[in-house]
Amino acid sequence: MWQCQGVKPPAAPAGAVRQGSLRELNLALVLGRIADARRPPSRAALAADTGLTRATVSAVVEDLVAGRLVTEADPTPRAGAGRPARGLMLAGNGPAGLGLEINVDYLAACVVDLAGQVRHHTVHRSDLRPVSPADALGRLAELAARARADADAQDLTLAGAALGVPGLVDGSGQVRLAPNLGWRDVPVPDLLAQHPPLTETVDGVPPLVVDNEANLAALGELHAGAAPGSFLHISGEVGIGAGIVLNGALFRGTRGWSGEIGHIPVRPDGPPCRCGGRGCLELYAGQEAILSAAGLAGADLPADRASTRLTQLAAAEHPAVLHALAEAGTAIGVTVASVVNLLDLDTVVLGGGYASLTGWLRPPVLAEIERRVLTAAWSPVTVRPATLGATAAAVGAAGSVVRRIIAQPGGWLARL
Amino acid sequence: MWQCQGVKPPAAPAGAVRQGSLRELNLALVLGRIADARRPPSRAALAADTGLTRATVSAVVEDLVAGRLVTEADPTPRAGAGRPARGLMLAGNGPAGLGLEINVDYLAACVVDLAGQVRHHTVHRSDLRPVSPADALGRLAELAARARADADAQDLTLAGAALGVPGLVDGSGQVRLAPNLGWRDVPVPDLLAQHPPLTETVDGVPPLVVDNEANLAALGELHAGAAPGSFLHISGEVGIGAGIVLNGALFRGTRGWSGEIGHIPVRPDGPPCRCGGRGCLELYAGQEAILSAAGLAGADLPADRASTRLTQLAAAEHPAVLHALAEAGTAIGVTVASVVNLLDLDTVVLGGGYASLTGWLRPPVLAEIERRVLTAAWSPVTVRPATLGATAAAVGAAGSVVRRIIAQPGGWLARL
DNA sequence: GCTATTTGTTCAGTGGTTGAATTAAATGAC
DNA sequence: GTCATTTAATTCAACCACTGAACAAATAGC
Repeated sequence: MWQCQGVKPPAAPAGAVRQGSLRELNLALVLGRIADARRPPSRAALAADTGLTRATVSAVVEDLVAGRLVTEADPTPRAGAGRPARGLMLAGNGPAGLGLEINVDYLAACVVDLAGQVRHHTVHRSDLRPVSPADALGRLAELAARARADADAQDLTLAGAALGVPGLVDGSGQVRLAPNLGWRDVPVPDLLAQHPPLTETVDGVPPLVVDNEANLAALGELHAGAAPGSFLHISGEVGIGAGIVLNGALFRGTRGWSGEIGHIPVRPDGPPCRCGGRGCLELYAGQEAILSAAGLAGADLPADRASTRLTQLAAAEHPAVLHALAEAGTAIGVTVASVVNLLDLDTVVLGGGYASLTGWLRPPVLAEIERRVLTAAWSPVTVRPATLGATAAAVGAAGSVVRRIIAQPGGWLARL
Repeated sequence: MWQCQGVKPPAAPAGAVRQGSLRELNLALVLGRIADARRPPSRAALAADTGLTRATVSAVVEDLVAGRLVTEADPTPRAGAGRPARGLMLAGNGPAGLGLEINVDYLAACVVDLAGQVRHHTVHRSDLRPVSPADALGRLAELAARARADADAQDLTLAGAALGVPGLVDGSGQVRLAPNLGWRDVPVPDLLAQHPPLTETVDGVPPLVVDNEANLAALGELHAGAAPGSFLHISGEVGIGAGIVLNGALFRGTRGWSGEIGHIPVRPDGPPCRCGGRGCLELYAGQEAILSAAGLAGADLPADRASTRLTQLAAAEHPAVLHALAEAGTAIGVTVASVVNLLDLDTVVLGGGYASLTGWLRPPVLAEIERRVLTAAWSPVTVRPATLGATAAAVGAAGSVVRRIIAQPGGWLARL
């Protein structure tokens, strides 16, 4: 049976620091440096970088190599005198992560290895709104099985999986509300229980983690792009969600429901929203709102085609579309200004359907930021498109699995 | 010379984990448990709590006692069989923190000991707007000297100081902008350089840290009140600031300028604000705005008297005041709804001048939250007044010094 | 007074890091 | 071609801090 869990506890580093913890912490430290380095570092470089002794680094690396997390690069053609360094890099054939995504009109599965390479990627397009949750998850399990077979064929060991859904997920992996999918209180763990298990738990984390797709997309951007330690990632899908990355970690909020940016009030006295509020951002910059303002309301485009169509029309300078995007950008800008005033972030990433529209959305967003952010003069804010494609959540989900192994290699190594 | 620093680097735990780090981490772990415990725990209880061995706990506690951070409580009159436990508590005569505050119409200094007790507190009232920064800091230095003498007399060792100012502080301790004080680019470190030094650095942190008053007030609330790990603290002074505490730590933002909640747009098309934006929160819930709406605009009250007067009038059910507070509460509620949608916080603390007005502000704030927060149904938000008084920033500043020693006792112990 | 019970300390043992010495492997000068 | 130089990586005794178990201390109950 699959075991599931939505939000892993923050896991404060303040547990008991036992004797073995020392090695565990240094494993994580060295592995992290190897992962973040631009080119394969030598043991000596790692020692100088971390402050550890060369002897300790050697011992730690030996463990990592034995655990198939790190491999030595080819004999390096380095210049200068002295014994040539043997570069260390993340292993391409060790553990890998399985990323899954359910969205309004597609299912996706992908496999990402330790080095962050996407080794498998499948997208299955179909409108899932009329499909029951159980059937939808059944189809997803088929994609997962195919991905797993492909991973096995490539000598990869799946170490866990993460599933992104466009809605609110509680601590037990249950989907409390996914408005655009029409789901409410769907027990994803139970529904997946009948399908074969993915793998055993690693380091106490269950094999499948369910999370909000905006969170996972932000995580994907964190370690795919050259994103800094703190940024806001806005996913413009049918709804609008956001993932908040602070100091290199996703901030999930008290109950895991952070980032509901779509229902931040832009005009408190504006038209009513189905959420019960008034003048929410989604009413001005959601997909329906933009299509409607552009005069494309009845076109009945699939959700993922809508942004493509808008991009084409905007590139052709379609007046109504340009106007609609300017309006949407202004609304996004007002919201982003609030966020930047509150959190002092220096980077905003436009993802999902917004990514390809960045050229038209950025000017009004920046204009609102400059007008409304007190510190804008000293602290310029960068607005840029997401580097991952449409299925960023799936890639981010898979990445979150391998990222956890890199951050806590102890669990994976103990499994051997 | 005083050395200053505005924002301490996040200090990611991911440094080199050397051999001695182990002891350092366990010192912090044990000391933290002693600080958080309701009643003085025994060594055995600490061992059971932390997972360390009794032997290790004994050794760690020996270091802490030798460093005057912990003392043994009186022979405990405990019930039940067995050797009676010797309770451990934070030392009252060890290191202490000096907290300073400059605000629009007062200066404050206080001394807080390890246990969080306020051992000295002085407030000097006078309008500082017409006073030059150099003179203001000179007066503050006098207060600090008096506080220091009092600390010496009580056998306390000042281990550092923090200064709260109502404005933006950069990484070097310079005040970039304090609009309500009329300061701009004031080099606080240089201006204090002529005054005698406070004490030597502890653990690499300079003896004086300059920070935003809203940040320090939030920190004070964090370890004074029964506040949970994550909350938003709103300081209603002449301006409106906020401190954001996430998972038990203050979140400062990329450049240390988080929490500028006063200029979050409430009505994007509203009246112009002097910040350059339109419809900022301060225009609806700032002190001037409330007084003006209440018909008290010309009363020319000192800033700290204004909230007292408003509270009296509200208690007397003065119609215009009640209306003004309802309007302000609604504006605050709209803003808080944005914050909760974004960060999923479950607690909002009303501080500064808002604290005594909580009774009238809370209903409209809660109403807006319930209307506009998507997850409000499953995730109730608590709105409560701050427990610290008007000079919360000074107390919070002093508390931040001792709190750092508790979190990182290694530096203090190494100093001996 | 004796036993049960819980607290706190002592001490040999061990895991993991340290620092210096040693070996390994390549460059470059003569 | 040989050898000094240089940098990389390993080996090894020493050491630091935690572990686990045995032991001493202090009290309640019988």
